[in-house]
Amino acid sequence: MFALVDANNFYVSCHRVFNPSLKGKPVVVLSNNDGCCVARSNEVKALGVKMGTPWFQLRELALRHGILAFSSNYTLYGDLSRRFMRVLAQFSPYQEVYSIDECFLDFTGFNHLDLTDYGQTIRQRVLQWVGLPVCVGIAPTKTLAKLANHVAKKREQYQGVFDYSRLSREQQDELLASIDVGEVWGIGRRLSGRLARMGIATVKDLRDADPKTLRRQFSVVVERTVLELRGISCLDLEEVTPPKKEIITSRSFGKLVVKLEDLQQAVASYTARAAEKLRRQHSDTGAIQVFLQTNPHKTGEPQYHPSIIVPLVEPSDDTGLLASRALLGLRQIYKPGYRYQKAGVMLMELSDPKTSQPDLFGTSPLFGPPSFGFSPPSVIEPATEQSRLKSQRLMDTLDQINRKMGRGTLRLAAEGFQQAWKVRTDYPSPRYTTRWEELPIAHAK
DNA sequence: TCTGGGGTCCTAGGACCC
DNA sequence: TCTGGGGTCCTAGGACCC
Repeated sequence: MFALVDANNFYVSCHRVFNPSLKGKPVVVLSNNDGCCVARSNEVKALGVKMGTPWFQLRELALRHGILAFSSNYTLYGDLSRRFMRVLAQFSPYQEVYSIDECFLDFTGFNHLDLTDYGQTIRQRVLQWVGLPVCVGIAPTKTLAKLANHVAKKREQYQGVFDYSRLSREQQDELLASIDVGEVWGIGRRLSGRLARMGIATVKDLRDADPKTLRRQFSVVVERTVLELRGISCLDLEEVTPPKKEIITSRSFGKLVVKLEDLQQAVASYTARAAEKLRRQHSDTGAIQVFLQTNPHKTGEPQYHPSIIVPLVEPSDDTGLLASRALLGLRQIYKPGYRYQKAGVMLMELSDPKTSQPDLFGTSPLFGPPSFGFSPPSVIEPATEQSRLKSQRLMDTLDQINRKMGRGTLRLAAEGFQQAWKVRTDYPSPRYTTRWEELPIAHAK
């Protein structure tokens, strides 16, 4: 038996925790550069605003209905998510943190409990201890638990907790026949369209379809989904998150960028961030991909979205080395005359340094030292045991300082100082829980 | 003026191996 | 006249998730 606990309008709710005056008001949270709506309060959903709507298209509606907007505050969401997950951990020995605002719990062997009551206890505890409203879906498979959560959210009569396993066969049929097949976990826009054309429109239709036929027509994923809907569990709880196989850091610029120097700063800076994530999961990378993009919405402008993969002679996690490789790649794909909207780096071929293979030839003849006045020692020297240790100590120190003093305290000079390309945020909010200067202040009357 | 940022899995087809 | 059988690895593209 599984439970899926999911926070309601998570990002919006995070703002409401420390700003209760937002309760009952229409609130949106915007993506980077205040581009799109990535979270909407119920009041905003009721106005018909779709997920991902560009903010500038909403200006008028926002004025008319007093919609309040916030730039995204990932520090806040990340911290509240950790607290949320820690509270949930008390309710089952087995927990899978599925996303920033969702968590599966294993309820197997909880037969002695009334699971609906137990779900209500979870809701109240999370609300009281963290301040977040959540809903709980309970069912014998993960796919059904997701669906049960959807029901708990949409149908008020269940007060935020829905246990699918309590339904009789007839009640199950009735419920599943009333839900669109596109609501099922793993059935996206494309698949729902194709399924609908085959006469499979509701969840019940899908549950009752032939799994083998669907496997042939689509894939094993769809077959598994059908089995899961029938109550046959195919997806296990994944308690330990496996290390990432690739790490991407990419961002749109605060304004369109033309000059190579600005792109260099951005790429150096994204690489440093990616390397930080890499070291955090104790991996090395074997190759870096660098990519650029012009603004696809400006159809009148010339478009260019190049990318290049720069292999490393041997896997590394050294910010300086990685940045030098990334900049090497950037200079190969950069073309003047375009207005760039976005750049990114992707670390691929990630490996565990404990089992990695050093370069057979010591230092590689393929890549000489970089020639842009930025030469980390590990590039120009052969990668000796000594230089590897030195790099490791340097990176450890860098990470420690930045963890303690805040991200970006210590950084590459190549990241620049003006950073004209930096993201714009017009509606910032305090990092209430992670910065002394930004702690909320309670006033006594 | 203005449009996010991450990730994963599966399949088919081609190249190559013995 | 006539040309096997079994397998792996890689990549691109498509689909999905939050």
